[in-house]
Amino acid sequence: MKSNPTAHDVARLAGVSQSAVSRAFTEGASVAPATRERILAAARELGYRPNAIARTLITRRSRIVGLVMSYLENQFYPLVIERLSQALQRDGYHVLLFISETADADAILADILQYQVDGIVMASTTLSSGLAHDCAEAGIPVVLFNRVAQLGAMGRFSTSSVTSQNREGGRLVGEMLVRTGHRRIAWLAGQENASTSLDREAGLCEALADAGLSLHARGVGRYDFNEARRAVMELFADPADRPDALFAANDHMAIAALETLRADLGLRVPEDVSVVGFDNVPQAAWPSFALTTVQQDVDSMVEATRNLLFEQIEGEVMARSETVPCVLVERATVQARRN
Amino acid sequence: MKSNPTAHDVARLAGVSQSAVSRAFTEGASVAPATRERILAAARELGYRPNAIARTLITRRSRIVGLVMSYLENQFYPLVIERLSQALQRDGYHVLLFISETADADAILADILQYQVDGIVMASTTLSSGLAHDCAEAGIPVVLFNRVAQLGAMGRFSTSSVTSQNREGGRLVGEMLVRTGHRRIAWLAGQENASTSLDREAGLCEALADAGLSLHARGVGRYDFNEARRAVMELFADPADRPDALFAANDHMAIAALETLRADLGLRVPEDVSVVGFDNVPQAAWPSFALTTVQQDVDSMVEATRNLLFEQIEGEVMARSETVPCVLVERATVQARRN
DNA sequence: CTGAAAGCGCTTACAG
DNA sequence: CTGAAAGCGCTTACAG
Repeated sequence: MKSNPTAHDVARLAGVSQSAVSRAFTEGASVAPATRERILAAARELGYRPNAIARTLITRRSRIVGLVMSYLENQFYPLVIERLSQALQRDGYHVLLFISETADADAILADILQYQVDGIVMASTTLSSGLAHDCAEAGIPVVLFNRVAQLGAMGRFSTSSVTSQNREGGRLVGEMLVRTGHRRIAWLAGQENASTSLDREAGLCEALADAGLSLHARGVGRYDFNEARRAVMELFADPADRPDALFAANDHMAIAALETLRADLGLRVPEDVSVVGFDNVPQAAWPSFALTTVQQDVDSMVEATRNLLFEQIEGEVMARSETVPCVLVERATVQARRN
Repeated sequence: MKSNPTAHDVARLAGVSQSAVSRAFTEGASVAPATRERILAAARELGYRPNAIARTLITRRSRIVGLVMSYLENQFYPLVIERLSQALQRDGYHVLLFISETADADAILADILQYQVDGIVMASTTLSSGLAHDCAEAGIPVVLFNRVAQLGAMGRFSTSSVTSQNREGGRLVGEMLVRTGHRRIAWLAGQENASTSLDREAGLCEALADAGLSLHARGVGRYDFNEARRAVMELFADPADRPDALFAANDHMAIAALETLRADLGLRVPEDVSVVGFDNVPQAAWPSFALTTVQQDVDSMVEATRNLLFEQIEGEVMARSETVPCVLVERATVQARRN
């Protein structure tokens, strides 16, 4: 295990100063083309690669972004990891990943901070106001992905966020369900305090109110597959008072609902009940599900995240929230009812 | 954006030297308890956190592990990310993530190397022998996850790996299929050069040979959902010569097969054809699929990876390959045939 | 265009 | 137990 060659080794071999070596590897630094060639050749010979850690120490730019996630079972998040990581790689950035199952996102973040990350993306977790304060103090941009800052006591340290237009998405579904003659519409919530769930529900309820309707029933699945199945069993327990449509706060739960409706309750979708989800994960398109859903535009969300991050890393711009439109994708789980 | 407090700031406030501050934050360093208390208090007051980058420079231990993946659509990989990342976090390590869609894993790895990672895990990608050489030279342990080193020209730089007992897994399926009376067994391969696909196929063929049988047909799905669907269409194109069982190299393709068989070919599973997968991803258990499959024990694989990594980081131990047993999980996609 | 020097924020022998 | 000093591998003014 011999240690890596350093800029000094290269300098010696190329017959230049160590500073010259550094310049040869720095975009736009002033080096004579011939010198640079000689240095690069020497570097190649020794297998030299600049030490990014040493560079970070002095430039105070690690080109690392911390990504905090809590669970990957919902296929939407692997997609986010994939796209975000690729987008960042294109800019020469890298993703330091943190999985926080429990609520100790704070301990984990304290950890991240030690690594001098240039920014933090929080998906499927929220930042405590204490840490939000620390990040703001330290000038580390934070963007909340698919969730919105909770304004707590320390609400003034506002954090950037990117979300879909969840309320509009919920409204779209509500309007479509009303238009197709549904009258007993049930809502399957995610986490009770998640902005995504809250906003989608608000949109749905608005659309219902416009039609003089209100929620027929309401269950809570906490964005969990098994919780969702349990909630659906309850929602459909009374055969005399069944919903004619179920709108789930995400596809993951909508699929759980589909499975439960068919396998456990012996109901047909869409003949007996219509089902709608949110996200448009890859499985929603599988023939077994053919789920009608609202598409979250991952690419646009990732792009917005990248931009928000970089504009804050580069400048001193304030936190800002961005919102991405979403569209209804109609497949086969909704059927018009005649009343 | 004021910059973070340093050990010097803390030292000044606590009235000690900067070295003392460093010791207060170093496990087992010799500091008087009272001094340490005073320092910790000062640090808390200033919001000081040791700079992990500076520490890395001097200790030559980044506590960062590079994880290289190529695509996350197959649910098996998000599971791996989640478990591996959690296991490493428990040891105070962090995961730097790299998504390499194309074959330019080399460029990406060169990138990782700059970050002075303490080790590298390669999943769903293989390491070129050139880079394997570099890593060995630099003393950076590499472990291949779910794939095995290709012995090329530079084969002497062997790389550690952890895999399931793929051949045995394939054999298990072959024996079960034979035992249940199947005679026209088709194989749906993954990537043609992937050790997982090759080994599982070899195991299957062994079991068939033992029964005096051989493969009835063979398709290639390249571990891709749509490729798999296409391959299944071909495999079942001739109604007069249909396989009575299909074994896919992973669940992702087995599910694709299920969808195609039912939705496009109007066949019933298991009545018309039996289907078996490999991995036991969460979806395999969903009622719509109830897929019979071979379970890869992710937790044991992750544990083995962690151990292999650490024994190499700590000592000078040689590369080693570890193999994890797998078991057949029988669900509802296989039906006995009477001939 | 190039080199000598200072310094990024730490850890770690070395004395005391 | 504690401090002064050297040094990890770089970048970046500053002179020339």
